[in-house]
Formats: sequence, C-alpha cells, structure tokens
Amino acid sequence: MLNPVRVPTYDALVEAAFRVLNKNPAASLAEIAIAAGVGRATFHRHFSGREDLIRVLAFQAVDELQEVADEAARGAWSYTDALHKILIAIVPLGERQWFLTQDAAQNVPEIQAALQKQNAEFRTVLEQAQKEGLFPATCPLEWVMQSYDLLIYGAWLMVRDGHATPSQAANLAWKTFTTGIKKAKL
Amino acid sequence: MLNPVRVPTYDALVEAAFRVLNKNPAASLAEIAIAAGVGRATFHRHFSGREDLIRVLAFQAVDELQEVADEAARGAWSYTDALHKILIAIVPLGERQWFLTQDAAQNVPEIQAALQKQNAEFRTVLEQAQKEGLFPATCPLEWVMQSYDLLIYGAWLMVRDGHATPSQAANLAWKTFTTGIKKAKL
DNA sequence: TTAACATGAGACAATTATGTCTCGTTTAAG
DNA sequence: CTTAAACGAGACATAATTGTCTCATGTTAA
Repeated sequence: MLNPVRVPTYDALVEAAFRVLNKNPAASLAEIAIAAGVGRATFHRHFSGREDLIRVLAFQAVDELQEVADEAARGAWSYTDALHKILIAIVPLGERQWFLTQDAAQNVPEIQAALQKQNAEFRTVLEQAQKEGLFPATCPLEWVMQSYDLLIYGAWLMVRDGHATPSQAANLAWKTFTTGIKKAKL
Repeated sequence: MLNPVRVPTYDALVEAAFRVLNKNPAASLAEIAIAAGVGRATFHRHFSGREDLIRVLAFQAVDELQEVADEAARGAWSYTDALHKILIAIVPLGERQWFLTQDAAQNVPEIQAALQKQNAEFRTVLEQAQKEGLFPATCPLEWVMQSYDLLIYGAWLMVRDGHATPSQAANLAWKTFTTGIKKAKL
C-alpha cells in the first residue's frame, strides 16, 4: 500500500472494503471503489491490488481488536469479567473479527501467525475463567471459543440490522453465552 | 441445469461446490470442478454457469433442510422439544444452512421467498416455545433466531474440524443455547 | 461385440476483472 | 494568486475466468 496520507479517501476505501467484502467476499475491486465513492483508478493509488487490500484490512483488524481487547481487559477484576468486558468492547468491531475468520485473511501468512498468538493468549484466559467456574472442565475449549466468537458476530449482526443497540446486543450475547437464552433479555 | 441422470458426477459436483464455496465464496468454477475430481467441461455439462449452480445448491439446501426439520419435529412433544430435535437434525447440514445465509443464495429471488416462508414458520414455533418458557418475552425473536442459527453453524464447524461428533456438537450447542456455557459439556 | 453415452483433455473465443496511463478538474496549502 | 497533490473519468493493455467445441477414451447395457 501507499502512504495513507490522504486520510478521508483511504479510510473510506478501507471501511467500504470491510463492509462490501463482509457482505460479498467475491466482490470486485470496482464494486469496492464505487461503494467508497471513489474512482477505480483512485483505488489503485492506495492499494496495488486485491492481495494488498486484504493484507491491509487484516492487519488493521488485528490491531484494532488487540487494542480494544487489551483496553477492555485492563479494568477487569477476574478472568470471567475480562471476557465480559472484551465481548462488550468487540461487538462494535464484529465486522473486523469476522473478516479475520474468512479464507481471504487466513491466507495471509503473517496474519496466521498473529492469530495463532492471539488465540493462545485467549486460550489461557479461558482456562483461568474455567477455574473460576465459567464453564465445566469437560466442555471443550474449542467450543467455548467458537460460541464466544459466533455470539459476538451475531450481536454485531443485530446492531447492523437495527434490531438492537450495541450495548443491548452485547448484553444479549453475554447472557446467552453464560446462562443461556432463558436469561437473555433487553 | 441438465437432467441429473448421471448421479455420481452430479452429486460430486454439488458436494464439492458446497464445500469449496463455504470455504471460499470467491472460488472459480475451475476450482470447484477440480475439487469434485472432474474436468471443467464436465461441469458445464451439468450446470450452465455459476448462477445456475448457485440456484441448484440453494434449492437443494432448502429442500434438505425442510425435509430434515419436518421429520425431526414430527416426534416432538412440545415446541421446545421440536427446536431441540430440529437442532440435532440440522447440525450435520450446517453447511447447507450456512450457504443459504450467504449473499450468493440470498440473491436468488425464489430462494428469498422460500426463506421468508420458512422464517415465518420458524417464528411461530419460537413464539410458542416462548410461551413454554424457553426464553423471556422481552428477548427479541431476532436474537433467538440469530443465536440458534449461529450455534448450529458453530456445532457444524466443531464436527468439520474433528473436535466433536455430530451428537456431541449438537448437545453442546443445545446446552449453550438453553442454559449457557456453564452447563455445556461433552 | 456393438452402440449409446458420459467423460477428460485441450483448443478456442468471449467476457470480465485487473492494472496502468493520460488529462483536465478540484482542493488545499503557501 | 500560485502551485502541488489528489482525484475522476476514460482509454487502453493484460490477465483471469468463463463458455463452447471437438475428439479420443472408457464404461455400460443391449
């Protein structure tokens, strides 16, 4: 990518790319440029091509998520509370988190490594939360991670579709995650 | 599409398409053909092109899901039990269910209509289950549907990645859905 | 064995996506 | 006002995907 000096256009492209690629991962670069309200040539003034774009999106997603999660976990008084605060903080970034689970992002080698690292960290947090009684030791960690991530994505969809505010959606997701749908309410 | 007389090749193409497009929605038709172990020309002997393929996949997904869900609900003694039995039955078809939520399938007009119909049916079942106490009246139906669908997809991923058997994964998903991760175990 | 049929491989053209360039216009800083 | 940088529009060339066709091969049923 080029130097992102011209913020507005560059950011518009990045935002449009997240949005369009989330809706349709097969979207053409022209569609992304149009969605950003810029010309096709301008796209190539910022990104050398699809691969470059994907890399930028992936790195930005990793950074944003890491920062937000770190900040959220800072004030937590337990591992379970950290998971709660992280969930609340990440719901608005559900698009980013989802993008990283897609094939396009997974094929960026450095991203694979970064995700594996974040994954390992998250796993240790989960292990501590398990000792705190958040879930039984017989529940596979993979399932805990899977359902945690998917419920965050679901909460983000609720917000996107106007069915809930970010805080309402996060609350529904956390309640469902911890105590099931029976205790979930707005 | 042509008449699916020659079952093996046709089915191999359909299965490969579900699998490949689930992993990478931007996959080329050539990739799908290769994944099915057939030549590119043979693909075009069964499907006129991408659009045709998507239509066939979508219709098949709708039919399979409808049949499996109907059959599962038949022996249910309550609406809540129906949701439980449907979940168990659909987890192995998670790929199909997921495909229908993607942009490609959503752009098929007849599929939109069929999904809206299934959606309305499902909504009435949920309303009855709510009266049975499965979840509070203040919990948005959209969230119940969203989390139900996503947990099914998550369960399917657990099976796909070898982290659980279909019945284990379905059990984890149902427990998480109803009573939260705290009660989820293998 | 023979005939009908599906297939694989490869050639080919058409279509679509992508990458580059130019030029005239707009914008913002000096 | 002047100038430099970013931009939009559009032309253009290249690359990738897609759709069609032919022919040789293998399979199956009569």
